[in-house]
Amino acid sequence: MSSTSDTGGGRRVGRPRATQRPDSGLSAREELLAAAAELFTTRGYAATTTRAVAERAGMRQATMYHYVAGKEDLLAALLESTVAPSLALAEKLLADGGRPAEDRLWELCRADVTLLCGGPYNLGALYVLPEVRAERFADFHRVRTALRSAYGELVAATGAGAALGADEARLRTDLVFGLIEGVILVHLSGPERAVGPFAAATADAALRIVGADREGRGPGAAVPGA
Amino acid sequence: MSSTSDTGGGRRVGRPRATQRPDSGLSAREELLAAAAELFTTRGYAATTTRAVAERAGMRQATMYHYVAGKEDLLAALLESTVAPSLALAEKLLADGGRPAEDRLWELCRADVTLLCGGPYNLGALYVLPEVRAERFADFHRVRTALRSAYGELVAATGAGAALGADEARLRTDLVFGLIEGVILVHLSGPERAVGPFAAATADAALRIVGADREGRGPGAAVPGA
DNA sequence: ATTATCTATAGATCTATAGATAATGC
DNA sequence: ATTATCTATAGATCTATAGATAATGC
Repeated sequence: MSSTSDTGGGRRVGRPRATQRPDSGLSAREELLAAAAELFTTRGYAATTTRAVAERAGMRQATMYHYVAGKEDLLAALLESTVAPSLALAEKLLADGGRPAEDRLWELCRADVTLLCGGPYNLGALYVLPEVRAERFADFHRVRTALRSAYGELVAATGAGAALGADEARLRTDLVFGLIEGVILVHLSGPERAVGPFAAATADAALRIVGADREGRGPGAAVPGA
Repeated sequence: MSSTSDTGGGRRVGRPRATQRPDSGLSAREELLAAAAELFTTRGYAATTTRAVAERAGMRQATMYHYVAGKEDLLAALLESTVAPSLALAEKLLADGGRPAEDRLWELCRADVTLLCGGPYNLGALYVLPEVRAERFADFHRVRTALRSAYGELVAATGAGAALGADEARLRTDLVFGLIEGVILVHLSGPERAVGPFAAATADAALRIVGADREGRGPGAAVPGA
């Protein structure tokens, strides 16, 4: 066990912190990430100072540099943590040729919406940050592009998708992808909605965009509430 | 004519600018807004300095304060310029009871996508800025909320919408609204696409989300390219 | 006289580093 | 000895204001 990452039972090595707090169970780096997630999404990335992040994580500003290289480091880690699980699921679903593409697409959509809206902060809003276009975040963009391709393959494997023609299929894939990430904005203005039914409804809507019919397929009702 | 806003034919009052440029035809305030639009969307709001905006508009940093109260002023003006024309159109369409709701909803969707993606900058991306939640931007939020209500009324007036039940209709309205604003993100990652067909395709997709069928109705083909 | 602009700058940050300090570990 | 943290701060901003300046207008 590395002493840096574990949260340690009793006494800890090193000078004690200036302001003690009850043990959160998170490592110092995790606390920094949680603090950054909250501050970046509520106050904005550029508007958040290293001091604000460190202080919220319970340490002094300079101490932060013991764990991360700087603000960009935190942002990159947060972005990848959002998109990586989606891609993992997408690849699992792509490999599972046994199930109808409609069902797999539906499941991917629902999982992504759950991920984007389910957490305590609206991390998806970070996607739009202009600073994210920088070369520094190329890794994140690669993963996101791969995720979009997975959507494209599932759409094409769909009955309706196969009938569409390449251009139209690409267009509908983009629209589905746009819908899924658009829930970020919906979620921004009404975060009180229950995530479960909302995610299912969004997945239904995605299939309607593709033109695929999935009456009663897969988990959950096709149109909950109707 | 106010001397501040017109671009003036010949000689202009006041000390000449340090660096002269060919007359753009825009007033000083408009040049500041254009500069802000570009810089806010490409580098980020908080990351853009007043100096950068002013310099890009062809004046020195301090001169900017002659025209605007500060950065927030610029952001508020940009946000309202994006959403105000949408609301104006929405109200016109709501009043026009003669046309089928499906057609009117389609037109509103297409117009909004055109507005969001048609300009030289991706102003829609500014919606997501955390700093926009501040009280300072309440006006913008009021207009945006009114726009969403207009979407809701059109959805409900639709044949499919009327059959849905209040909760489900509200949900689908939110999904449509999410799709429209989601194109901001789609546009971010592929700004090269032609806006016209894309806007029409998005409007088609919106009707599919609602459950409304509009084969061959209204302007343009229902499924361009198919 | 009026106007639009300029230069200069005070005051308030913010980041990242240097070096000191207070724990545990051996 | 090693580690995690602290305090202090140099250097680099950035915003908003004060006051000077160079045009036109009358």
